[in-house]
Formats: sequence, structure tokens, C-alpha cells
Amino acid sequence: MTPSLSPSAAHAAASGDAGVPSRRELNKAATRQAITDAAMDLLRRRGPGNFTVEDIADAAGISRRTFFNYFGSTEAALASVTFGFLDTALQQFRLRPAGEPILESARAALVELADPMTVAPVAELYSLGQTNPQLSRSELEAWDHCTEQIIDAARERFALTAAGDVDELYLRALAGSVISCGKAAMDVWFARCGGDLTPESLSVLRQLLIDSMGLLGSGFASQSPATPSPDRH
Amino acid sequence: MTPSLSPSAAHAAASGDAGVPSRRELNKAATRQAITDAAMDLLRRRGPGNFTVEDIADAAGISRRTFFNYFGSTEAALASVTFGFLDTALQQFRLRPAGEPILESARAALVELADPMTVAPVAELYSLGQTNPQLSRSELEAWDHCTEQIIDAARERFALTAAGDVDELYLRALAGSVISCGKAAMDVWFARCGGDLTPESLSVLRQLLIDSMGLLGSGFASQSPATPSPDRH
DNA sequence: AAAATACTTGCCCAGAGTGCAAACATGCAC
DNA sequence: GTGCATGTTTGCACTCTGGGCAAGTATTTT
Repeated sequence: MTPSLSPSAAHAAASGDAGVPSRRELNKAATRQAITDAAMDLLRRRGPGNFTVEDIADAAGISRRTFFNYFGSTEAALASVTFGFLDTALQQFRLRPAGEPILESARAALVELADPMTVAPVAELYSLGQTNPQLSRSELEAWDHCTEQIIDAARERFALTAAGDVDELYLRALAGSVISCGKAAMDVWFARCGGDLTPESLSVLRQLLIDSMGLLGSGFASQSPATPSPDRH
Repeated sequence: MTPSLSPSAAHAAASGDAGVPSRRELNKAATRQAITDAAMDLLRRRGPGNFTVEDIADAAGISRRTFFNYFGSTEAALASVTFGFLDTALQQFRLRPAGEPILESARAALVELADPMTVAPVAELYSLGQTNPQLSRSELEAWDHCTEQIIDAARERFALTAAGDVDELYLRALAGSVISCGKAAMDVWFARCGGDLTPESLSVLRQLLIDSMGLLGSGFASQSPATPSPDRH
């Protein structure tokens, strides 16, 4: 099963994304994948903190030095899983129509995450890394990186509908809150379902994500303290 | 020159907080402080990434090994500054009356941060560490830690007023959003005022914090950037 | 085929982080 | 005070990280 790489198409490579992936690109992607696979496997079998970069490199069939050409640390290799996960949400967000209320777009994007194929690696990573500080730190970084990207995406969207400058505080506070709520939903889901991937469990996750966006959209008005609308000024 | 440590009071030491601090506790606190001071000083003078743990230890007058008895890394030593900063906000939050709307409590707690003595170290750390990934990671961790503590504080508060179980999703989504909004306000402030500590700059920060809580309380209702309160300067 | 380019690897080195045991400081009882 | 128990610091030795460099190997271009 050789990849379809006709000589006539070869020149189109190296450009980056759309064209036929060159041999080099395929190799790099394969190596990258081999590394994260090996890392996940070791994480599963030995637990966090009980294996070295050299172990990963050996398992992936590359040298230790090459590992560092791809990732700066064990955690970075594992976090690439979370990055992929959050990129999924981000892509969904970008696909939403520009006129849609932004929280609705966020809700739609987050709900896409409650899919077995998408959430499985992250669920596993989460339960395994729960105890490891190094790992959690990388996870935080991934969420933060996603926040930055949502800020960009939202800024672009607002630039279309609004004339003047966009309020940076609005953008950043909103993006941060959306991500925090998504994270909260995931946390509660893990606590409640333990990363279970059954349809019922995923439906719980989906509902939690929807609910968290609902809370955000209503200004957290509901809960016990009787004042729904905080009078500012 | 012995500190007022009467024999009758001596037994109360070593318990943790309120009693007369023992000699050991004083020494440890002093060493801890010496370390973070030395670390901040080196950060100022050499820039992030241009000094080692050994440099810090030398400057603090302790051995490298002892440094690691106090902090797990250079970044951890620097992040203790941010921890202190966020603890200030947390204490303020805990002091608010239990009946108060929670977003109002959060607003009040955050506004306390816009104080020269409190914000100065963090402003410095922020501007110096802006470029350094290691450092930002530790900052993220500090904010996350604060989120966890706010969750606990809010849970306690709700346990007083509400009878049954408290909704975990509500708690976590709210706490995360509050922290995200506080962070967003700080980010915008740094971008706008560059960590300046003049009264005008601090008043901008105060207003940003207030505005971000307003946004949160209103569910980010205004989609157009025209509505939120105008920047003042 | 040969030259240009990109990727891999081994070698080397400074620095991070940690277990251990000896030295040292402090607290407590007599 | 003396002496013992307990907590803290330090040096030592060791493994692991992370990255510069140059030689080697694969891929692409001419």
C-alpha cells in the first residue's frame, strides 16, 4: 500500500497543507505519531513519571536525540493529544456562521467534543495524569493555548460585524470563560463518569457542556443566593 | 535578644499558624523569602533563562541542595510571588458576607488586587516573564491553584445557604469564569498600561476588573463592542 | 548522477532534580 | 546547665533533561 505519489505530482509538495503530502511530510507525521503512541503506551503500562525520554525513543524506534527534535519533553509529547482534541473544537467554532450568537457557536463547538473518537484519548490521558503535576501543567498549557486561539477566532468574527475596534476585555473575558466552562464540564464529567465512553456517559458529557454554556449565558443567575441580576455601578 | 518566647507559651508553637512563631518557623520563612528575593533580583538583572538554581542559591546564601528543599524549580520560586498575590484575593473573598451575591463578592475581592503594594511584584514578574514559556506555565499553575481554592470557598459558602448538595458544575464553571475574567482584566491592563503603577493606571485596572465581572454577570449579553463601558484614561 | 536540502544520530556538556547520610540547629525534659 | 529527640542544611553521587554540533543518511531538485 504505497501512498499515491506519482512523479508528476511530486513537485507540488513542501508547500505545507493542501497539496499531496511529500515523502518527508509523511515520514515526519508517522514519526510524530509513533512517538505519541509510544508515550501513551508507556504511560498506560508504567504510570506517570515511571519512564524516561529514552524509553519512549526506544519504543518508537528512534534515537533519544530525535525525540527532542519533535518534542521538548515527555509531557509535550503527551499534551499533543490534548492539543488535537482542542483543535477539533476550535475548527468547529470557526465553521459556525458569523451572525450566530457567540455563546451558541461555543456551545455547538464544545458539543462536538462529546464524540467517542475525539474524547477517548483525552479521557485516558486525564485519568492517568490526574496524580502527576508535570502532566497537569502541560494540560493547562494546552487549554490556555486554545483560549488564545479562540480569542483570535472571535476577534476575526467581530471584525466582520462591528465597525470600529473590538473590545479586548470583552474578547478575552469571554474566551477565557468559555474555555473555563468547557473545562469545568469535563472535570465534572470525569469525576462523575470516570472517563467512561459509553453512549450514556457521553450524553452526560454533552449535557454538561450545554449546561455550562447555559450558566455562562445567564450570568450564573440561578443558584441559591436570591439576587439574579447583579446591579453594577 | 531572644524573641518573646516565654516558657509557658512555648508549647503552643509548631502547631501551624496562630501561635507564637517558633525559631524554626522564623528561619524557614526568612530563607524562603531570601530565595524569592534572590530569584527576582536575578530575573531583573539577567533576564529569564539566563541564570541557574545555583546562582539563586549563592545569592540567597544557601546551598543548591537547600534550594530544592524549598522549591522544585526556579519557576516555582518565582511563582510563589503570584501565589501570594492570588491568596490576597482569596482571603478577601472569604471575608465577604455569605448572603452577598457571589459575583459581587468576587468583584470586591478582585478590586482589592488593584493596590500598589499587592500588584507591584506581579506586574514586574509579568512583564519580565512575558517571553519565557517556562515562566508562563508556572503562572498558569498559580491561577489554576487559585481556581481550586475559590471552588472550595464557594462550596463552603453555598453549603451554608443551600440545603441539599451543591451543583458541582455551577461551582466549577463559576469559579473558573471568575478567574478567567480576572486574568483577562490583568492581561488587558498589562497590554494597555505596561504594568505601570501610577494611580491612574491602577484605576484603569480597577475598572477593568469591575467591567469583567459586569460582563460575566450579564452573560456577555452585548454582542457589539459598542455597549461595554468605555475605557477611561 | 550530482548537488542541494532536510532529517537523524551519536557525542558531549551544563544543568535539573533527588536519595542518602553526616553535620548542624533547635526544642524539650530533666 | 546536660542530654536526647526532632527538624534542617549540606555535600556527594547519581540519573535524567535539553540542546549545540558535526558527521551520516534520506529525500528532493537540477
